[in-house]
Amino acid sequence: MYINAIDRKKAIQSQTCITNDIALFSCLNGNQMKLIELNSINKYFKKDTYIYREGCRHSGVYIVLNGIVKIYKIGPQGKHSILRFAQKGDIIAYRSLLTNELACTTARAHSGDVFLCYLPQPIFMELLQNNPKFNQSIMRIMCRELNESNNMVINIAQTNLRERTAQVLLALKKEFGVDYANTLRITLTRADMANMIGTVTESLIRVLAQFRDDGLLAIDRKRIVFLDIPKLDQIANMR
Amino acid sequence: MYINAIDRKKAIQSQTCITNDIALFSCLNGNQMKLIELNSINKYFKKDTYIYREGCRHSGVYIVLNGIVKIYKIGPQGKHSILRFAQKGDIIAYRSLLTNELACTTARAHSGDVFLCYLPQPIFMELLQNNPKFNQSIMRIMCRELNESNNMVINIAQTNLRERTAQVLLALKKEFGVDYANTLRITLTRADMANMIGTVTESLIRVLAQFRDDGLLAIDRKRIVFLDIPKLDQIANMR
DNA sequence: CGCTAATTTGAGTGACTTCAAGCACAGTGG
DNA sequence: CCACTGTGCTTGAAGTCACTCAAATTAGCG
Repeated sequence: MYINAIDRKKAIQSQTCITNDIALFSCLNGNQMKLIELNSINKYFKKDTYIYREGCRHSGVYIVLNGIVKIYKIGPQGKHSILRFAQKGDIIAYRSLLTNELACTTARAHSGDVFLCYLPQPIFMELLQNNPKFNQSIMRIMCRELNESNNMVINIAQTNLRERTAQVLLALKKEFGVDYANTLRITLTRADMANMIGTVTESLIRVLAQFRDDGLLAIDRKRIVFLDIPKLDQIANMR
Repeated sequence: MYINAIDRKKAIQSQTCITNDIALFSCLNGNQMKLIELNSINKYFKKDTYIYREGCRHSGVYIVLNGIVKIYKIGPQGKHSILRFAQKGDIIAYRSLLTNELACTTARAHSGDVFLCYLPQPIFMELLQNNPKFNQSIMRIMCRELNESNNMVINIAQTNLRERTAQVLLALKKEFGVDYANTLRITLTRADMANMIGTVTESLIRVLAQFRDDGLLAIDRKRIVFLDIPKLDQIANMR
């Protein structure tokens, strides 16, 4: 496969192992830091490329250093359900590793310039077993994920499209923030957004148009600007 | 509150701490066994009584010794979504304990004669920190739960009622088994079953009636007999 | 090279269909 | 006798299909 100059540059950049400013690494001692320095591999992924696919076997975990990773499952008729977006500091692929199962999700670079730190299984296990703080952190991450997944279940089961749309907008705002003009910082296609809340593109578009007409949002293609957050909150949380 | 003779008897039975034949306890050493013997409390719950409610603060975890515990969340309009049924050997209430949050689910005795072993937080933490095998077991349990929750998301989001009904029947069969005559071992109201798959009682009843008419099930009130499992499998897994 | 032309991709709309929820009510058995 | 099961009917929310339009990407070509 051909690698051009820019990609090569990025690949070289990725060789520097950034273990500071990642919360998960803050509890490591000197030896453990060194262990990671020596045994981890930083990897670069172009936008939309696969990091791993459903059904493959993992030999380690990834920690997101930069960019946004989309994690989703593919349903019986090929429809995608987005489970979460992982960003800086998040760990991915740990579940199948711990249970020694095949990957049950697919991960893809959602943004450009995705840099991941790959930790081989033995290193990950070493940290898990010999660093109680690290162990605790992983447990807390799992708990949070479990909780979010449970909430997703009751949301899809019990709320209508309008509510879920308001919810996902606010959740994205909370997770990825807005700029000075209240514009959502993450860009998503309508299809992605629909796949986050268990609906189809057209239906989501209709609800967004409704929100626009009601003065809750301003929409210019992928730019989504929040105009009336209290009202969105109200739609998201009650009926 | 009045306690009759039978209940008292059951309460007394519950004083015996059964730490053997629970998989989670198999990795404990003598000291840890003793720690549990001295510090755990076995509790008895009558059918339909609350074990804990959404919003309360936990001070320990429970391990199911006998009976079936229903774990659910209550949605915005008071509708229940059943997340799982816990049975012998399963651990409940650990999530909120690990994250130090309020309970985000409600647990109730679904069957009669529910006996739980209550482990106070310090004991649980002690085991978690000082017994790697125990730690690993808990992690695996969390992974399994997370996986199941994720699957639930895509099921509710992407499959129709007919498929979900077939799926839940097979899942219940797998988890609770059938007797000599292929009758499902767990008894559920139609409302409970509906709440497992994000639908309402009437809709579920109609699908069950359809399965009955198609010769896949025999239904006599709460007795559900499997007649054509391959066909159910087919309905559950494809379209 | 640069500048259109052509193609692809995503956003958006309208018409139609359908699945399942909602409501009302009848039966039944523990 | 009341909670639970079951049925008929109606309605509506959301999915499906078919299409347009705009923007972005790629291809073609002087």
